[in-house]
Amino acid sequence: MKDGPNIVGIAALIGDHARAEILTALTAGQALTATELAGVAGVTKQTVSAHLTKLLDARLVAVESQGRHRYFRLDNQDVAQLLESLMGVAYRTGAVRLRASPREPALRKARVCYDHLAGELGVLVFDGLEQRRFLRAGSDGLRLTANGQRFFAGIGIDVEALANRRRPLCRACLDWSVRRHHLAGALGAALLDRCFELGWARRAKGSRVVNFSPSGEQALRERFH
Amino acid sequence: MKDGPNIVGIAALIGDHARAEILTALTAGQALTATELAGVAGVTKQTVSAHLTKLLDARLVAVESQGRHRYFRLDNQDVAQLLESLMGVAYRTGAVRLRASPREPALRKARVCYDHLAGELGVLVFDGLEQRRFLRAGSDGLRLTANGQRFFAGIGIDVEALANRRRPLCRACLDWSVRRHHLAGALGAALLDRCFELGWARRAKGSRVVNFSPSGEQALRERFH
DNA sequence: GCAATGGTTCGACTAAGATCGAACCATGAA
DNA sequence: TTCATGGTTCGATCTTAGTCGAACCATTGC
Repeated sequence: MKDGPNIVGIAALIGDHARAEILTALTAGQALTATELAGVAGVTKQTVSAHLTKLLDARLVAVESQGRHRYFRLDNQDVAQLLESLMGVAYRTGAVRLRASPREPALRKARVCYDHLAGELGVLVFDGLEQRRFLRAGSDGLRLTANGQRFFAGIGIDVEALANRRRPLCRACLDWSVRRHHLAGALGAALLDRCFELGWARRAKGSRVVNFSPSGEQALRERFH
Repeated sequence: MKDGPNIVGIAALIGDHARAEILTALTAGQALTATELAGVAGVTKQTVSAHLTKLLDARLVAVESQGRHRYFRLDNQDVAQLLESLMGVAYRTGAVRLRASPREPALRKARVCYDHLAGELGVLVFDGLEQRRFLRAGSDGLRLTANGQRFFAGIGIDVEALANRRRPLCRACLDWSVRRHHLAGALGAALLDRCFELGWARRAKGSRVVNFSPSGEQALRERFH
């Protein structure tokens, strides 16, 4: 018994209303200040401050100071993926919110997951890449084929530049709403950025929702389907 | 704010010492009785009973009654995968147990994850299958190629029989210790069973550890590497 | 029938920790 | 310097829930 990593601490951290709100808010990918987080969590700033030190100690979130502001964000992709896992189980076991948000359908269609695209459109992208054989399962995750690299160059993404970073280029992230994979990693992040740059989509303020314009959605579907 | 599934309840359930012990114990795949679980959790049976009703309500565990015994197990693969995710984050952030178990190396080498093989050897199997192109990334997870099917027939696994079940045949499960994928799903379960049948390995009593005999390990390596 | 064993229910105790008021520190602007 | 704002620290309060003792129910075996 008592083998393996100790999961209690981390689960207990997530298992508090205020902290869970904080973490889900940060899943949208934008770094937020303590007072903003106090707003979304519905507690005072003293309380949120205490929570944030705990989350920092556990390395679930990271912080960057700018002047008198401190911007908090999720520490890394693993944390985001863990939260998505939790949402998956919560969703499946019917632990939906009592007051189901009217935003729910939009959220399931397209949302930000840390820094990449999730939801039905995110899964559509991933499926498209697989069907055209642009992704290969490599020994440590996913690899982009040469054809895939050309494809991304075609929509203005320089894969070479991304590949040199420390961060893995491609990664599969399990989508809680659709229960399928979507594209994460540096490439996933770059793609979402590009969607914004091209005017295909805009992010809804203060939410994870990504709003695609009709023409933007069509453009995405055409390329990836 | 307050979008998406409500993760607090589930995280809070896992974020308790006794319940976390219960769940990790069940990750070994064997169904256990309430009194056995009281033992591993280090609490009395009244307490464990209260915990189990909560876990049942949340559908994290399931139960089967046999006479006056009630056998508890994880409700499904998703829960096991969530726990592995948690272990991954816990492991990475250094939340190892204070008294690191002497079993830890064995655990990292080969262990049971719900009902399939995890750890270094589990990852080795997955890598081997990928390198020989026996697995293809399909639109909803992994697909076994015809060659792959023949390969598994060669070690005595009837893939046809497995494929007819409701459960997905192949699935990739992220390994907390190696941070790579290993094979889950019906095929993963069948493979682990077959390892036991062939005498390649035996499960350590009361632990997730899988002990491969030297010849068994060699046999596995030969076929999958 | 009567023990013995596996599990549950109830009630009471206790400890952990989430919360806030108030005071305090730090940065930036006027 | 002075004020306003972002954030932290401290102390006190209060609720939640994990825990066990004791009693109870259910099944098996003798």
